[in-house]
Amino acid sequence: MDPILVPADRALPLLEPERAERSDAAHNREVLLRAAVELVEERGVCAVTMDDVARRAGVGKGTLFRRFGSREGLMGQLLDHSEREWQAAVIGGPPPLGPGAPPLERLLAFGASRMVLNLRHAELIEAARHPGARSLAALSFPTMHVRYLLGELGVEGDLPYLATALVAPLEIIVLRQQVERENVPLARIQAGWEDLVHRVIR
Amino acid sequence: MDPILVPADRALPLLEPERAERSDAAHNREVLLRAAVELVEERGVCAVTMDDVARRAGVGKGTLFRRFGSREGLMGQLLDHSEREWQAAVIGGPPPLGPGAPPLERLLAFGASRMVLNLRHAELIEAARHPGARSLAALSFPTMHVRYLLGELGVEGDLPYLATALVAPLEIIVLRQQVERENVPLARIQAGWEDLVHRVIR
DNA sequence: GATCGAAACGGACCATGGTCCGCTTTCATT
DNA sequence: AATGAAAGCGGACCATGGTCCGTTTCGATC
Repeated sequence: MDPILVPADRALPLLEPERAERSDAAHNREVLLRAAVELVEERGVCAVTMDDVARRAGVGKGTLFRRFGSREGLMGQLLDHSEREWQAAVIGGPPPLGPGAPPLERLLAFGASRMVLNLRHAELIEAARHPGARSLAALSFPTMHVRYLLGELGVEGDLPYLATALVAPLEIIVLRQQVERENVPLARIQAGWEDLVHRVIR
Repeated sequence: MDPILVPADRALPLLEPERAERSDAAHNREVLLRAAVELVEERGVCAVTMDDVARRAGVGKGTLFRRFGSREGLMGQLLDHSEREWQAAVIGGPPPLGPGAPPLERLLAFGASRMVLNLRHAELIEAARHPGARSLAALSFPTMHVRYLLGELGVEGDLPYLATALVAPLEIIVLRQQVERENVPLARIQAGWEDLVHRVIR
């Protein structure tokens, strides 16, 4: 707090108050996001180019890249919206996904829900696969949540690892292999995951 | 065999004897692969462009793409070499990875080995991630093998699913998150996986 | 409201993955 | 050896992600 103890030019960048966005920048971000959402809905992720988005939004390409860094960054932002909604449902929504149900029920609801979510956003998730991005929001949260529920269940062992191991089979890359290549019906995947949970928690 | 019973134009494409490669084509494939291996060793996967490979090999870019289809296809071929070696070690190498050791030991050796292999080839694997490719060689074989070992162990349940679930935490995408983002030491990941195995097989 | 530095803009430009198509090579047949 | 057609070749060309930098806009300060 004290400017003498923590002068602005010495503070860690991550801890700085992050100067507010300029109004034109904020406006363009909105316009660009809206354009991207529309285009993705119209033609699907794969058929949308960055030039398309910039043109539809009526801004220069440079602006688009300045705001989102890369195509992956943009897609990551699109994901983030539904991801946040889902997280909110997990943290504070109605049971059994949200709090109120016993931990095991919550855990099973979590798996089923995450599975469906990942399959629904498969294209977007793969388009957003960025080296370094979306790790906080997307890969970490599910693991943290499972870790928490395992704790509630009184499971013993390396909970962070067990959580990772339970979340791993829900990753799209694994789900796609099962659904598209091996034609495993969703119900069986779901049943398999529930069985896995029971074995892991003993 | 009999041309009257199986005339060439009626046989299923996949079952045809696959006319041998022309000599110039075979030569170029070799030259291209060698060039690719060299360049990847020299500078790493990310710093090698398709033009680089074609130039080093002394052939046109069109030829390169004709042979391997895409960058991902080329990288997939590079992977395939070490992948085959590893598969051979699993199928027929010395125990405990190969046959001869009791199933549980083999399974644990499999996990440790696969983990290290995936981490070593992380860059290549991600560069080869092709929609549809490498599914037979890379994602299927480990799962099949684990499924077989689970059978040997007398595990009950949906073995294909359990195998998938055990292989999933060994995928690079998961390993990278743990190693690079969360700084989990390899030994702990290995111990975690072993514990997971014990829980799954009961 | 005039001033001014920082932030943002935009589109020309670059790099690289991938395609196309006219020319060349191979090789089975004669 | 000559021949012909299928396979292969190569590099110009295209599409798209990403960068650069001169110009414009914002908004804090006076």
